[in-house]
Amino acid sequence: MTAIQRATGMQDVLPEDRRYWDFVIDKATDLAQRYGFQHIDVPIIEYTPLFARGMGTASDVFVQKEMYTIEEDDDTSITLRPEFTAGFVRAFIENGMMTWPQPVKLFSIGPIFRRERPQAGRYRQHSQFNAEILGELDPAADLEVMMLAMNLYRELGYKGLTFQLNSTGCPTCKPIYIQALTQYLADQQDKLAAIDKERLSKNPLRVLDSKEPGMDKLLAEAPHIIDHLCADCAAHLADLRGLLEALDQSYTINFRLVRGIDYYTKTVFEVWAEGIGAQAAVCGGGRYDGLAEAIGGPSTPGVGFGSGIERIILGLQEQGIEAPKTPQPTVLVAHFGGETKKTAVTLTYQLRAAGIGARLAFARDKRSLKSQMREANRWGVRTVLILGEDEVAAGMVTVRPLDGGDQTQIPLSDVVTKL
RNA sequence: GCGGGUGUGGUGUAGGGGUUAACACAUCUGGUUGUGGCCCAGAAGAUCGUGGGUUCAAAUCCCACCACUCGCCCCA
Repeated sequence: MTAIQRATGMQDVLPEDRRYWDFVIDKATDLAQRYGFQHIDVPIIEYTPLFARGMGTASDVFVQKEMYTIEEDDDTSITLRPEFTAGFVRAFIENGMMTWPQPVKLFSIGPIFRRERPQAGRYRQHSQFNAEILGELDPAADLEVMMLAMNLYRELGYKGLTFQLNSTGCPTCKPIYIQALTQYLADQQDKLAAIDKERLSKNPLRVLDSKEPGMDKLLAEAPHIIDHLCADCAAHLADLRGLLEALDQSYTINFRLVRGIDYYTKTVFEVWAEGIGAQAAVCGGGRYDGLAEAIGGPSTPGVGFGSGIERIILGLQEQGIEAPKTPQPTVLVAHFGGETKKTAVTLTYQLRAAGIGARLAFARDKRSLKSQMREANRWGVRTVLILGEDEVAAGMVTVRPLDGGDQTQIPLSDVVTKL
């Protein structure tokens, strides 16, 4: 653990990868705005209780263990955000967004922090694209966030995309389902692995995403929540499915996709893509009609999704999708030190001011033209502008194309317009 | 928290008890006057992850730790 080493789970984004970030962020921003979502930024730090919420369930306790929490001298506790949604909802309440035209559609892009063991595409600091619709119960809102997610990956060039869809019910019907599931699993207890027995006692819904062998068959015959939804939740799902079908958007009902905490309601979805290590999901989202109340605000329905930028990029690279190249200066200004350096510096800034990308050859004293030409080649510029004593004396500049064209001399004053 | 894999110049690798730790790429300089790529020559760059142990001798064998990585747990 030396001072000159990245902290665990942190990443440097080097220039050659950074272009993928611009590609993804630009696309996400463009698309979200096309859908009528407004860009917002919320703080990276919030008071801990905003994220701590309900407490009590097994996953909540775990959640707290994986948060970066700082206890301050004045007894307040703050936490690096482990997700976006809570901050959005807090901002909605605190800024009186209930008085804005409803619903409020927001998106943001930025880092979140989770103190977990890193794996492929999962880092302790990672960035998310998050989009949420607050204040709307219409399943068309669910559709909207789903399609925003799906079309993001499509427009980025992803292949092999599928929707995984389910409903997690609501406080009316979910407990009844959990009871039915628990009953079924308890009856089959001798067939469960140790880890699943533990899940059964702590958080039965989690048994549904068990990876233990034999569970596919066992769970296929288990009660499915879709058969236990109350009338309201069933109608919501039916409506959403009808809208997806109207768009000719295929989806797979995945009865193993659920959420264990009460404020998650109705729609749950993921987008899966081929590749990317153990996790197929490139995004997860759903409805949380109980969250605003859970953090002490007025009841406000919400639906949204989050998608990790690093994982999107990993997927792009695995699928062989190229991000656009970063623009590079097309000109290098070479000189021989002394007065020629002054002229070169002046010219370089004139070019830049005129919108032409230009590099200045650096040299404390004089430097061989060969070396400067090599540098030009290495950077891949198209043209070298040479300012030697002769040129400066004559008020000219030598224009040396690197692509095989003829070398010419033009007046210094014409360079900006002739390039 | 648990399990597998891996740690040798900036990067990728070779070397698996013996004296100057090798190679490729990258970097820098030069190949006569002010002209790139290819080529040639040279230079710089490594406490062989860290600490301990075995041995006359450890990059190499043993132990521990650390880091990275893949997966599990969990996934808000």
